[in-house]
Amino acid sequence: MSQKLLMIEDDARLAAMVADYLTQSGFAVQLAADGQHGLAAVQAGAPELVILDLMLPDMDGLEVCRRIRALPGALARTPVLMLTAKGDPMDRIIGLEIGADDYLPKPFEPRELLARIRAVLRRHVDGPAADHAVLRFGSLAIDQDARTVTVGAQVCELTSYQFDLLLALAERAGRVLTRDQIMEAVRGRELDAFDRSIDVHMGRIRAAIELDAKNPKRILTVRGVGYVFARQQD
Amino acid sequence: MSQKLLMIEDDARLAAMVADYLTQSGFAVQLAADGQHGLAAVQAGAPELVILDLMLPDMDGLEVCRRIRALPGALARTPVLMLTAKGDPMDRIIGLEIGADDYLPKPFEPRELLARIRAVLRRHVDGPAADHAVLRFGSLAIDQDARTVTVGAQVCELTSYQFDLLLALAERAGRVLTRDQIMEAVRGRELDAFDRSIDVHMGRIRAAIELDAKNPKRILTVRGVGYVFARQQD
DNA sequence: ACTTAACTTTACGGCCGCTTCAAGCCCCGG
DNA sequence: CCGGGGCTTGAAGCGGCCGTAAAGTTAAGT
Repeated sequence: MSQKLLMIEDDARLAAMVADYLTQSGFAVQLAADGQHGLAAVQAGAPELVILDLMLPDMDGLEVCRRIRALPGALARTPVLMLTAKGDPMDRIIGLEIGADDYLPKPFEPRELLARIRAVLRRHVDGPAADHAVLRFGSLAIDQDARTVTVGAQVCELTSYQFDLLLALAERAGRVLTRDQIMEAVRGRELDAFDRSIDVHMGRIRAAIELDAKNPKRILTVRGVGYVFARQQD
Repeated sequence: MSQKLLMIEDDARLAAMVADYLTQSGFAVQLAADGQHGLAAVQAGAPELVILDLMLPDMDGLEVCRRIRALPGALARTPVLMLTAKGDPMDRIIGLEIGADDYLPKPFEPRELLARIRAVLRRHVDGPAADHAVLRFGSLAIDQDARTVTVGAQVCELTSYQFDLLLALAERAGRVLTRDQIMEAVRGRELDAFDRSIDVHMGRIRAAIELDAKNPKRILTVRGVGYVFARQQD
């Protein structure tokens, strides 16, 4: 499972040395001598990470970085580690502006480059992989961390309270809950008789998450008892 | 895989607070109240890192550090993070000369201590690579090392505290955080009810990083709950 | 089919929470 | 000891959202 790296660097001697070192460290290294070939290689090879020299014969490293970010799909998020010239006090600022994930001033120790490559890769997999608690019911998804609800790609506009109500139902999907139970679950207190507020909220939630609010498929009414969140839907 | 830390600090109250914070951050923390017990604990426990107060009742922190470096075998290379008293410019030089891996002037934010502990540990395992760790969200970039934030090419003026608040949100992008959680993450202590200071700071941060502070796209308010840092932006 | 009970829908008033502004305070540097 | 920057606190303003009420609709029972 050696990971594929692409190094875009015009100094052939340096490139060879680094490539050799990284290969021995367990990476598969591909080389490109200028921006043109580099971009082509990114698209062709979909490397896990790009090591990009700021100074290139044909185009600026910043430009290459920008174009990588403009590539379609997941390629645009390819991590970029920029190699900058030495001694420029602007290095840090540059690092932020150019859209690189990290930057390393030349000259550098191969060992340090390796450490940073690993750090960037670690961040890259840890980031989106930080999965959160999502309840799914067909095309409906309830994200408990973001407190958002989506139907397909559509984000539903729900207030906090409405979200809590929906969550209370969805957590007990398939089970009929009385209004008192719902109120108890969400607010921890009782509901005085003939309080219609729950009903009103169900209407609002339906308007937000049901395709046809007149024929609800997700939040069902159980006359005389309460409401159920349908287990099967879509 | 929680890593073991040793804190040598005579101020029991401070030690308890910090230990609590670090424990919650996933470390196993051991305490020692003076140099004697500290050195003994290093030899007995072989901690991954030592947090060492410069001012100790029995012997100087520098002396403790020297003796750690004189221990046999791998113990001598135990990373040391020195806590120095307020604002003595000599502290840094002395601390680093004597063989500390990093130093932190009191008083400090728990968050900053945590960041430095991680940086030192990272350096220790990965070699001498300072990890720049740039968080990116569209055109917004947060450099954890330089502690600077940029939007496009524009550098945002943020105070240290504001930076920490933003970072706390950004690290958990897409997750709604209550004001208490935010305060806990940044300062390691609770927020008394009806404290509006977080709100005020959010306003300031928005003014700094949002294109239109009236219609925030990055720091979103979740009414009745707290704030979210938007995962997708630009 | 009529009656009645229960649910849905709409409209709106009022409250609560967020924002913003202003002033106070604390800490640090001169 | 004084000045300034920045965190905190308080108050005023505003908007969003909940709950109520009242009318409309559906379902069940006779």
